[in-house]
Amino acid sequence: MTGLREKQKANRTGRILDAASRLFRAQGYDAVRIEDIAATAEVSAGTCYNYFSTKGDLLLAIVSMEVEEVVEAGRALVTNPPAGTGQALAGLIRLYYDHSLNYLSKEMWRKAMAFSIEAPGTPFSQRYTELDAMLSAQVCDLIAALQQRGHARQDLDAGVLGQIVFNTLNQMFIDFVKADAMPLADLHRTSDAQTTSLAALMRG
Amino acid sequence: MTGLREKQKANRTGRILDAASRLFRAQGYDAVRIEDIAATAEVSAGTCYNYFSTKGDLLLAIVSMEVEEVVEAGRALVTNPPAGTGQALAGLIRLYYDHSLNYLSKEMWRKAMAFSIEAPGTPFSQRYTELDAMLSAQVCDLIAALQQRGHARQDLDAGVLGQIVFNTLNQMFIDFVKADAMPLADLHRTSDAQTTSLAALMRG
DNA sequence: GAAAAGGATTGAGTTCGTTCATTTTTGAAG
DNA sequence: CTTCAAAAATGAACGAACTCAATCCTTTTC
Repeated sequence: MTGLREKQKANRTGRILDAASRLFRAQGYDAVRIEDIAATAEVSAGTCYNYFSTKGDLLLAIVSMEVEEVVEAGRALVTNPPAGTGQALAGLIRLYYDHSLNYLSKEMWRKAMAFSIEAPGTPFSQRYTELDAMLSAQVCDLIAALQQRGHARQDLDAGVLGQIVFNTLNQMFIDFVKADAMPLADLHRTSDAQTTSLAALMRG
Repeated sequence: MTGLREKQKANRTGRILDAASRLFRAQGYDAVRIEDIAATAEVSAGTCYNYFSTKGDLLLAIVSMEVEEVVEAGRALVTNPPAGTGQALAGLIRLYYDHSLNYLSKEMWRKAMAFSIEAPGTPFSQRYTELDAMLSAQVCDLIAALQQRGHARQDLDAGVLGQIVFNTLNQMFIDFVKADAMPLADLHRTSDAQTTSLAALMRG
């Protein structure tokens, strides 16, 4: 019977994630010390490092959970896309963007993206990169679906196009989180402009 | 007569930049302490903070100088582009990529990009963002030049297309510096594939 | 059930980026 | 030349992320 240790481990992981998530949101990533997280989770600082390799990786674990939700939500939209190239793409992108600030602040996004570039080898950095690839693949799938329905040129490579669209929306999102004062509406506006251009290109 | 103070300031700035640049390259960003830089530059640690707001900003100052060179080199190519859409674009991109590892290690690029996302408000972070915009504008200019020469469809918006191309090459560069083992040749290969696709799209 | 073995927790200690009160240097005024 | 004000340099002190040797719990073995 090897259950107690496992259960405690899962329980502690959950408590640490929960504590960090709430504290980061409430006080900001930089303002929160590992000791604060440890105290809230009722463990010691050292224990946090048994579960997460660095403070940044702990943040990426939280962000990854959020991105997982977005991937899940996107699946539905891709399997049953609204008609029209512009509509469909804009809808998927809006889904991504609108989820982004539900549980995470701009500061958290900045730190998370920064950390995933700076330390690409940590466990949750790799996970985050994977999830990004899934989002990119999702855009590709949507474009392929649009092609099948005759809403987009058939002769274009959906894989290449999808990556292009994803890169663009990703870069706009980076610009968005870099500008603390920029409201979500502005992101929508610039995104819609680019999306309609791309959609026009895709229709040929 | 207010010359000595200015001269010493410029001299110190140069010594700090030079020391940091050499040490970062030789030992890696993380391995170098501010005190090491200060000692090499023959100033105190505190003085480094009179000239650069943080260690990361000091790195971005160095990286920015490198990017400035690339912008300069790109100007020549854009004003006199080689014939053919694919050739021209590929040439400019190759110029960017090949300069990248001359004076900077992958680790330095990772840290620099991470810092510019994480702390977008510091002086050299803003400078770096500006320079990125210049590179993006350069790609736009090249595309516009190609359109004028009849090598690209006239009905496409060069500004939008340029940003798309820049986002794509930028993202590929991020993937490149994130993978320490990836050789420059691989970056060229993936880049060429995407570029030819995009060039085909641009020709219509 | 006792006890040995292995794993996990702990918190004091180390390191390094950053700050700031103090001291030193520079430029201008008398 | 002396004095004064302002600017810059200094390095000791601080704070927080991270490490690690010692300790404490589980699990397994007999």
